[in-house]
Amino acid sequence: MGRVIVITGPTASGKSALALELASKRGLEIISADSRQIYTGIPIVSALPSDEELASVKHHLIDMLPLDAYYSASMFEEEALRIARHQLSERGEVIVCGGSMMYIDAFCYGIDALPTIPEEIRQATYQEAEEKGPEWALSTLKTMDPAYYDKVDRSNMKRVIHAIEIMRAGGKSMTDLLTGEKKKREFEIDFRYIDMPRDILFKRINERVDRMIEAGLEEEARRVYPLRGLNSLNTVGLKEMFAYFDGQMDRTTAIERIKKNTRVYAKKQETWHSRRLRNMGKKIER
RNA sequence: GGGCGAAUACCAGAGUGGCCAAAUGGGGCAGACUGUAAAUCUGCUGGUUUAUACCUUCGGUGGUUCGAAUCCAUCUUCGCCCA
Repeated sequence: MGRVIVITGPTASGKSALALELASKRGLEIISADSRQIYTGIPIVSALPSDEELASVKHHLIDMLPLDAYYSASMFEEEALRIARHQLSERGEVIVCGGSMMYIDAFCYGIDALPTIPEEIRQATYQEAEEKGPEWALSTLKTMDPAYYDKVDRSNMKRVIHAIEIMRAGGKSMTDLLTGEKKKREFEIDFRYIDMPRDILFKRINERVDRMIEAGLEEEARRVYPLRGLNSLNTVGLKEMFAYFDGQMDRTTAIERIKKNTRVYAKKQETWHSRRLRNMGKKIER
């Protein structure tokens, strides 16, 4: 039993501030649902809470993984759930706060179990796809798992290849593994999405990017630049800086691009949420 | 005052007689998404409720032509060069 307060919304909408306020008022802890804050070494770009904030309220799943660590929505589900349950038994309430929509959904509704792909299979599959091209990947998937072949976005190679990897790793197909079932949690979920007019949100984004620059985003990016191939660094705010370091754009342009890409990211979060609402609406109608 | 060049959709920029509502990129908008998700992918972007359809567009005006963003004349603006 107990209640989980889920706070989410587009980037720069003020989720963390709200969570922090609520947490300190009620003496709760915060589980972060953020695919970038979970890593160490990129506090500025990921808008990690300040030291004072971290000292005043206990945060979980934050600043804890090396940049080259593999992490996923399902790992998040498992860990966040474990912490949440512990918190619920201790205090009866806990806050989950973050903008990684897939993590939020994994926490609230669960995600089907898929085998974790061994690194050898991953690399071999990507290499094979690289050499033989998308036609190979598509026809391979078509013979392995025709139902999923029909269903996937076939121009999204990452997904096509993943389905092949899954097959190779565990022998079962995506079609077998994906149930689409939504798990029912034993606790109450108080879902709060921070909605905000586009123009206000965009203004906040621009201001926040300026603050990141002042806080030393460039230096942070320089520090991790040698590792730039890592997924954890394929992040708005860093990739543009890397492009600047590589001479592909000047500093001012890079900063503008960060603002623009952050706006695009916020829009994607909004789209995700409106789809979520639509799905919820459908369920209610039934 | 003279010479040359340029004017294209939100921006940049292709197109130099029909296949042009007009390449491409940027920007904008919308969307997909059950596994590195701040990732990855898709669609739209002159108007007309649908469109293999029609209408209005390529600085202005007037021509040539069956047909013009494309050719001619002229005007305007901008850039460069000579005075």
